[in-house]
Amino acid sequence: MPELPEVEVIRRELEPLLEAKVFARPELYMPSTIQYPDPKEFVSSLTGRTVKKIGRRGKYMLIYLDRGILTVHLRMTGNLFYAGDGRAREDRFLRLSLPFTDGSALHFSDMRRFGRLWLTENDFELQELVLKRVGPDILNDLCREEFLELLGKRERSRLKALLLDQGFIAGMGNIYTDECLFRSGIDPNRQVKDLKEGEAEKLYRSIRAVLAEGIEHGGTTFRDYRNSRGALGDFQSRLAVYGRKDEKCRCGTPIEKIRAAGRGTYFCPRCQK
DNA sequence: AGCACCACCTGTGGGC
DNA sequence: TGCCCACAGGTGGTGC
Repeated sequence: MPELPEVEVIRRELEPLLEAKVFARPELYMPSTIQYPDPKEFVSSLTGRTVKKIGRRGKYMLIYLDRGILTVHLRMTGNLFYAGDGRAREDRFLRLSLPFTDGSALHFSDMRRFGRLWLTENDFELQELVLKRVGPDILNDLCREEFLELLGKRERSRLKALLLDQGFIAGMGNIYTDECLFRSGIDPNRQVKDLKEGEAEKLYRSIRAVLAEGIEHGGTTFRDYRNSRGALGDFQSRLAVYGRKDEKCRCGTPIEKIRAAGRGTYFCPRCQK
């Protein structure tokens, strides 16, 4: 479900709300949501720790504590809800509750049960157990030159697959990748080695622009995404190609849907070559 | 290297 | 109306 903009929207909402709060004892309704350590240790270790700040790497939300880091990945349908009064709304998909000592709480809901949390003790553990195969965050950790240099190492990759590869750059998902390739005028199945003069730069600018706009508009709610207050995103109304099969592109050509990199892929065959 | 396919889950929408 | 199948903002593993 959520890609970089949706995670960033939630991060921005939660940071001021959670700063300096102290975790009380977590409630695990579905213990397998905890990827590391084992659920029992997760509960005892998190209890009593204080939130310092909230970071993000790609789609991973990193809640830095006075000791260690609590990581959350929402995968397809995960949602984080903040409740000032601590009470979770009626929700059959509630997987865990993280109450704070002041009576407020953070709740994790996830229909498809793919979402995961980790509690690591330091930056080394975080890197080894969570972020080992995650590349640089495309918004915060990568300038144009670095992006072009990384591209040069992946000459034979097709653009759609490469942008979705979190080990290459972290944060792009299926919706924003299609939007970004449309803005760049690049066919999703083109290979890096066939990019023409200026296209790589255009791609970088498009990535930055589409992610920034996604954040500005509160993320994209195509189906399940909600922010930490339960509200919908707004960017879906501005999507140029994603989800618009057979609708007319602004050039008048019907948008096509194909399968690329194993994912439903929308593009304009006239604007994207 | 890079890619296609499957698995993990539950729900929804389209075709018949 | 109801059944069945394909598909869904992600990722990790396998095998070619």
